[in-house]
Amino acid sequence: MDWADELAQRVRDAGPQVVNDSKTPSGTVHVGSLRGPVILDTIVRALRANGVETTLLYGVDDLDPMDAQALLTADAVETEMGRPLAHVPDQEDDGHASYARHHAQTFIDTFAGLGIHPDRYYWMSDIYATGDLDPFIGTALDKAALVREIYRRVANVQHPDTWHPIGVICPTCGKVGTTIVTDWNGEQVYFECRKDLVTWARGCGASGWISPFGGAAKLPWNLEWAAQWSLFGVTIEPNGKDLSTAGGSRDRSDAIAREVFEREPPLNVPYEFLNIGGKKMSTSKGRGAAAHSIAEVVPPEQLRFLFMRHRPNHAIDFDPEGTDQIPRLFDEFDKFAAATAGREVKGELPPGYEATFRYSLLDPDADVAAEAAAFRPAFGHLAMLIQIPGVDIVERIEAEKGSPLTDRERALLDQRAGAARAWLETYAPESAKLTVQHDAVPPAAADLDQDQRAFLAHLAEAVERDGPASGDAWQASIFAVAAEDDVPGRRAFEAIYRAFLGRTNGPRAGWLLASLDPVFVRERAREASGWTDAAGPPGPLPVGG
RNA sequence: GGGCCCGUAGCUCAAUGGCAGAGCAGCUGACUCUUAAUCAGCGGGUUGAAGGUUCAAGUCCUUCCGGGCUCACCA
Repeated sequence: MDWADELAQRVRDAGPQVVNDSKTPSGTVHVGSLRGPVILDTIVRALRANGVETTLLYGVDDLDPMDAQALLTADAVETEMGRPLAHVPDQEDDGHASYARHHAQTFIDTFAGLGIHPDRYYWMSDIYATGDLDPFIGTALDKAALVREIYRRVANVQHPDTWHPIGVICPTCGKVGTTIVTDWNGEQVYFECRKDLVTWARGCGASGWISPFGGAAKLPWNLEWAAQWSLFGVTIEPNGKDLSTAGGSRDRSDAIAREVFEREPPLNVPYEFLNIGGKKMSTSKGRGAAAHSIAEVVPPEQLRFLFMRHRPNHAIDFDPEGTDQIPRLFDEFDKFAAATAGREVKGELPPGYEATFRYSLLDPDADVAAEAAAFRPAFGHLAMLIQIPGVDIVERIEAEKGSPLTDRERALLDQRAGAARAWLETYAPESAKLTVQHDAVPPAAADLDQDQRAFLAHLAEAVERDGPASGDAWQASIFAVAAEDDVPGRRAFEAIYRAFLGRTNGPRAGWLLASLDPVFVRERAREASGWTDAAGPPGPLPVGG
């Protein structure tokens, strides 16, 4: 994870930095779209860690037109489509002043949950209203011909010769997506609210001269962006590759910044996206469910870790469905933590692992050493433990740690156990799930060797004789019978797993058996052994299911 | 069509231009109490292909092949 620190080194002597990003509050936030904010936050933390005075700004583009019909109630479509999001009523009755406020709150909360805390959120509806953007609006209109030329040259977009770079909010119907400005006299613009300018919204037909200042009109996106850079003195602004492509939005805004507003644009940090199983994350293509529920299975620190451990321009392919990628993600995280705490770890560590761990932490001011040293149970192990009935997880984990858990460790355990439960319900492969085969002897029991069958038969006897009740007692019985039969412990346990779970390995067997009905255990052990009576030779093994 | 990313062990990925590596999986072995743990060991490669630069190329340049994303209306 040298990338953020390298970036910080590069701008170290360039004075205070202003890092900016913005988002249109138009709908829900999916996991893939969180890479940008995490990168943004990581850059800010790296800058500050390198002694660079840094401000993080986050813009809410709430004057953008409403264009998502699906998120409106049926009777609101006609009146609301094309109006600024800030003017659209909240479609849910939960106390927000507008549609924009509602959805902005969603992503502000999401960011906070990821430990991302901008110094300031600014709302474009407020910024326009103050008149701060008026000088930029004036300049853009004065240089309309140049703006048209830039669009043509940089992006091959051909606007009519009368086109002016401003979107009036129609004084009659309140829509901004339906208006076009065709003239400018230095004080007012001539606008038309056209019925058919765009297919997704219908204008009212109004037209006339109007002042574009003080919040009455909005700059088109590329100009608004460049104006923000000048207004706030932005020096760094990362973009997803959808904007960073050649001739794309960023190129246009860069050119407008230089040529229209005459300021060098901020440093760009283009970043790739998060793909799910090699494919784009998309609700419409059936991958949305996967994308959405990832956040429930991957806690914030692991999600930050997932996004930042690769360079921003490296596409991340995450394929949690039926794989062990989520357990691995936890394992990697734990390895970075262990190494940061100075413990020996297996395998290699990438350069900058300590910074990766530090920047993954939710709290930017966390005690890194304490966090690194905190005891974290292995995810896979935990996923198994929570499937065994009657196991006191905290007790078990404390036994493994060798001392009581701290409050923090207890919280980490609870979070991780919750994630493990969610994982088992959603993505976990069958091989991670433990199911006691109550109905019939599993097919895997057919491969039991004679010594294992004898062991099971003798275990059944021991059950009848001793009636072990606790996990410890069961464990003792297992070892006692195995020793008596001269069966290696490993083979004895395998026999139990095959007979009860239909697999060759499993959780601590004593605890597993203790959670089951003793009669069932006895009968199943005897059945799987193939011994028709305790002393007799093995017969054919009735394998079912 | 333009742009970006990727292609290295079965899988996921590392390697300031300097002896191709790790994790996981696999295999072998150890273990009378964490048995999906722990420990020891083993195998595994024409680094997508072809050229070029270099004392030296997985790495830099050129051209291909393959996969993926993205843009070309708006934001």
